[in-house]
Amino acid sequence: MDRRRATVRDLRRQNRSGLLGTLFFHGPLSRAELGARTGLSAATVSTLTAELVEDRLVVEAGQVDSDGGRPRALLRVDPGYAHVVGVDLGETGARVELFDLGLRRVATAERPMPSTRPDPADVVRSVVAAVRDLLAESGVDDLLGVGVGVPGTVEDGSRVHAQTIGWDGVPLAELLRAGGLRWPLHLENGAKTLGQAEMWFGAGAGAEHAVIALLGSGVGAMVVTDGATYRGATSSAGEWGHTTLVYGGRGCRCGARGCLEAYVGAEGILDRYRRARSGKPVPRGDDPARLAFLLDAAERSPAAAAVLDETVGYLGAGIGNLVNLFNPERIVLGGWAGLLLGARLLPRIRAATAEHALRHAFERTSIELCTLGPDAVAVGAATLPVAALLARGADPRAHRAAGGRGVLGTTASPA
Amino acid sequence: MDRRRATVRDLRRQNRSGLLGTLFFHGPLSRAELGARTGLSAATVSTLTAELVEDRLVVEAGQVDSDGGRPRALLRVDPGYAHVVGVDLGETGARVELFDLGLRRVATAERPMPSTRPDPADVVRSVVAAVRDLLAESGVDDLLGVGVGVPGTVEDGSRVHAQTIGWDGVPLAELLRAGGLRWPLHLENGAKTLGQAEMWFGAGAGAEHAVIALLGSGVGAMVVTDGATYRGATSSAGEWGHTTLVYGGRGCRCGARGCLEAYVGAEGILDRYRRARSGKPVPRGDDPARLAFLLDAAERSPAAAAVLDETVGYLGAGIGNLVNLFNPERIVLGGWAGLLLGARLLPRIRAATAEHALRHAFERTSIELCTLGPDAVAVGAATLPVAALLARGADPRAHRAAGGRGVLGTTASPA
DNA sequence: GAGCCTTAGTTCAAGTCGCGAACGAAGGTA
DNA sequence: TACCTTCGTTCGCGACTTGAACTAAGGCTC
Repeated sequence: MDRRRATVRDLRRQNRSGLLGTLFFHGPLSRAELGARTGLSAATVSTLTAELVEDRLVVEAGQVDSDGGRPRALLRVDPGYAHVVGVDLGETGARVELFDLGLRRVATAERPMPSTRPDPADVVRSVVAAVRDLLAESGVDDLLGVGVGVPGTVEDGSRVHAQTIGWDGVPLAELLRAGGLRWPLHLENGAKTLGQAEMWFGAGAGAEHAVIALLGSGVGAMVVTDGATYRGATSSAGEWGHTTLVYGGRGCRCGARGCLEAYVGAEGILDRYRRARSGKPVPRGDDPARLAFLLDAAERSPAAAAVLDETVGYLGAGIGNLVNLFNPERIVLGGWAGLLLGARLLPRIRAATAEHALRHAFERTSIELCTLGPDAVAVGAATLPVAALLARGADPRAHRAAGGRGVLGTTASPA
Repeated sequence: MDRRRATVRDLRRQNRSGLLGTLFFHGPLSRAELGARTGLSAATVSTLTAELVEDRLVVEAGQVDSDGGRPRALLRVDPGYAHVVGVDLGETGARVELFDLGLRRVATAERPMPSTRPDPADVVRSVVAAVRDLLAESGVDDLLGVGVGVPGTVEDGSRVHAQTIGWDGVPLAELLRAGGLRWPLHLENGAKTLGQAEMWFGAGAGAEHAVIALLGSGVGAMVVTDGATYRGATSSAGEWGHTTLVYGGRGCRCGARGCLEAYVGAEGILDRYRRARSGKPVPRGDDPARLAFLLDAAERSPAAAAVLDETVGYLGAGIGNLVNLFNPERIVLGGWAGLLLGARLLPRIRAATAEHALRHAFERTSIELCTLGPDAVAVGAATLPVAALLARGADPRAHRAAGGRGVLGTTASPA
């Protein structure tokens, strides 16, 4: 099979999709503004919007005076048209959230993981029950779809490989469906859904080429090219954390040596700090608390300052690699560790990147921090069913055709 | 501007483009086979091919018996429909080649560079004269377009930055046009055009996600995602050679430390060999000869073997980074140094890559050698006007609309 | 306040397009 | 010679976008 054929109806769907998308991301807009933005003629905008209004996807939203002519009638996507659920399946617990179509949070539920290596069946039961609770509590009885961010990679949109919780090839989509989730399911790596959220509503908004670089215990990246998430041949692209940065260097939990993650992942940073203190443990609490301690200590402790200096250098080189390879217009640093570091060190990280990236590309790249915080995995997951709706132009006939399989690889950013 | 609108005529062009593309890459084919491959109905294939035949782009190419039915009439793109010129603007000389539409070489001319830091005006004069000579000698009087591979980066499809020959922002496209090249011009980095040639006719053929990794004096990569060349925000993506592999390591000509190029670029390898021989110069000739000497010496000299061992390790780590970040289905190793190394060391390079890449992605990636040799830059450059023709579906009306500007970012591989 | 201007949005005829069905073409086979 | 199989073409149909004409709804001027 070479190419998709294009029929005259695909045209309609494509234009409907474009219209709906601009309305979603830039609305409210008048019909005239819609025409200007999409390039469609006034006639087409008129018939298409009439159709969307009849389908209850779009509603009128007030009027705006024009300079001495007929006032503009504003249109916007009706947030109440449908609801979506986003699930953040993390290593310590599941967060299940209900959103309206505008991705405003309606209700939230949290469920702890039954163990550190949980039985998929238990997790599925817990998540399905949480979804039911949310729907009952909010009086919502139908969903557009359910997006799930998982702590690992997703194969064929269905099977989950997540080393840290001991899942290897768990057919999560089927299990959730069998458990009673009868709506379209969209599975995706949690870091990628977090990145998706940043692309839609955070620091990545408007960028066509961006890399969301996430630092937590692990290190990963989500690459957006031409406005679409870059997945590679088997959806495992963006494993930035396990690129070699220090050939022959520190051992990494992946088995290799010198991975970026071993240096700028939270555990790597704290371990280097521990060694700098000659083995004395880093005091107090969990990893985030310890990293914060390190950042504070740097003001008075040369050892701590040196560890941070090194970290900035490593991170600059790692980000420089992203700049050189992907030539993005924007790099967005996030993850809980990334945000802690970035809050204090961003200017120095930028300077370190400049030392390692090629001048031309670096000068055209901005480096910023995530704006949504680490809890955005669930929103990001919830964007997936919405993205699918926008991509198919909310054509009711295309709904069944998609058959519950997610439409991936589309609309990573409001273009 | 959000999206391009789609009119009913774009439909036609799109389908025409698809048909022409499958015919170009997979022809000759019968109309029935075309329908099966493109998904178009027999009726549409019939009218579209009739149009293409009338436009003289497509010709009949014999018949094939079918099992007791009407024989298939085969169609193929007419190689004589148009000609294209590919220019390989290298550091030591320019190679100008004339091709037919099937990219069979018709004539060749070579011109040495006037100096190591040539005046753009001289180069332009020389290239334009060579093009005229080729046309006169072959009796060709019109061209579909001219593709130029340059030893540097291209900004906005027009300005060339090439450090090694001292060009910084040379408006090459305008100069060539002013010099008398009145056909559509397509400028592109030479490594990328070489990669393009491999994607169309070499080891990359058929791959949707691939990385062409090129080792010469310098080191670069061309990334193909979803069948299209990945350029990034400002067309400088793929600078693999200047990613940091050995943090704080050897100095690189780019000014940074520890770049991959400083270790696996030919100069880097030879310099390491020289040091291993305690400063004794590596004997005989130019760099390719020296590298070949090193490869031979490895069979008896432990010092040479050690240098190669290290090289394999560094290269494995570098390729592993490509695997982890891009998750390609295929990595194609080329460039003169890459081919020399690969010819003897490919199995070991694969093994070294396995040590650094994540298992999942590595197992789904094949690592192969370029099959076209280092002279394919000119063919690759010549693919650019052809790709533009295929992309616009050879619609005569779209010809003027493109206005001589190349249609880039399309059709990197026969999908 | 009547008439006119400006801007927003709708309706309609016209021109395209792809597709399914019917049909013609071209060979083999009984 | 009649029939079958496969390939390719023709034609009517429904669907699509668009420009132009037209209606809607306000401000402005005299």
